[in-house]
Amino acid sequence: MTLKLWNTMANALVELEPIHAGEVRMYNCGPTVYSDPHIGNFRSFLMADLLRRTCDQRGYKTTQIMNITDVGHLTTDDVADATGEDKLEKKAREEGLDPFEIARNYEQIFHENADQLHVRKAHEYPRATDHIPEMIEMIEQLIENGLAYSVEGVGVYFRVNAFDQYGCLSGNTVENLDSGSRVAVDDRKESAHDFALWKIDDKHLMQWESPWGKGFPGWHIECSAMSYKFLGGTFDIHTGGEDNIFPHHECEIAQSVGSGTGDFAKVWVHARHLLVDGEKMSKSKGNFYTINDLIEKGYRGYEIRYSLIASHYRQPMNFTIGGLDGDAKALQRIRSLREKLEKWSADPSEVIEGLEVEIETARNGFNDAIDDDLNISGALGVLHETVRSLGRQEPKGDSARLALGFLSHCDEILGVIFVEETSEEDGLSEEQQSWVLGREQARNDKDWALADELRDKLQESGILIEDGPEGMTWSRIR
RNA sequence: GGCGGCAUCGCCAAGUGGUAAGGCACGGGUUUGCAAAACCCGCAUCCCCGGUUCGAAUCCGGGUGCCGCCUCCA
Repeated sequence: MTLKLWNTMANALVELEPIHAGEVRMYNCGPTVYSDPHIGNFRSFLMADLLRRTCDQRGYKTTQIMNITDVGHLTTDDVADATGEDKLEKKAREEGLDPFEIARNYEQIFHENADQLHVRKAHEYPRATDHIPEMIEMIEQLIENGLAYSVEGVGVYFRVNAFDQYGCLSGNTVENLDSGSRVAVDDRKESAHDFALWKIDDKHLMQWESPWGKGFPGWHIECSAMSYKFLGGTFDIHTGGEDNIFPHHECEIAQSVGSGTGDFAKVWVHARHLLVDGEKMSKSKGNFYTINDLIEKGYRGYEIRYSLIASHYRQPMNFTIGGLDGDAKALQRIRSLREKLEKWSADPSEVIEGLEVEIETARNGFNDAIDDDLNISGALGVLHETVRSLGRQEPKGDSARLALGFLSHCDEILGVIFVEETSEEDGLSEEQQSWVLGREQARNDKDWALADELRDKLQESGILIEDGPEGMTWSRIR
């Protein structure tokens, strides 16, 4: 039983063989904190979380680092167009706030959303702006190694033609890039493909001193500098969204390997982008969802989580609200069984023949699916089959505890069954409470007409009433 | 122009040579004061055309269609 992952670098499924036995060190490209994180962002972060949880469960000592990009990326080609404006800066101008304040604000929202989706905390969340000296140091080393050069008053560039491995991750070669290039050539650079390590621009709001003049770091250097600081020059896994493959990760490799710190990441795992309603998510199409949008619509964090992890991270998932509703329903069946099992576990034990074997088989099936490049869909298939079977068998006492153990094992990875909503559930209004009490009385009196009327009233007010063998329960309708 | 990926039931989605998991939806039941939930039953031969093989959704060749990346983007 070994975890296999699709390594973008090898373009093949590879077994995870940690550099240090029993220990996995992982770097995740994290959020850029200048807007509310959307479901696409979190699909990628959740993939990293699944990886983290899987490593934890397999007994590895896992070190997970996720960066916070609080230096904005340029919105337009920074080389061809010197008026290129930083995203944080743009936001700052629009919102009339200090860019650092904005970054901190969105960083906070990112953490809140991550908590709501029950994402396990990374061990560190280093901020780019806290590591300017480390970046400068690495740039100096690159210059010393002949892989970077400074242009007076403009900045420092990486000399792509001097780095043979450039293109090893994306498959892009410099020649191929030339053919379809959209890059405007800047003659201050030696080659059109050279990318910035340090930029000098007076108009930029975030500025730091450097040997090459006051300026700010290039887009890619933060990950090279921070991964080195926290994980060393060679580590096990690097993750990100598929769009990061080129240029971001390609450039990181050039910087890190080029600076001589080590071999950099062994396994590269990239999450495919998701579509919404079959189309690329965009604000203008009205199919753009932030996590907060969905929370406001009344979806629970664990429902959103389930829906975003239910399809394979390397498949172009198509997110729809209808799909989320269906997923929420499927998840609810699992959670209902959990509640029943907890109740049944207090009953006297009764032996169910074959249950132990069934659970063991299911557990192996679940593990095998996860091992197979985090095949959550396959794992969920096993889980759902078992849930139906357990619902039929209604195990009590020890048998119930055995079943709960299985659910709990699955949930170490899934994080959707035993977790509770982090936000407070609002109680019923006084009027609603009176209807509930009135309905209970009516049911006792067998006044079905009144009972049904009150149930309808509650439903209209957004409360769903369900009668069970042990009384009624209510839940909020979204 | 270059690089990469995908095509399985109405929708979502497993499956990587041995006779199509699972979920949602849908239809029929059990149960329930009614309903809901739960459980039971039913519900596809895998884009097209060739080939390899005793045997292919799975391998090979050729089509067709779709998508991502190629310096904003998870």
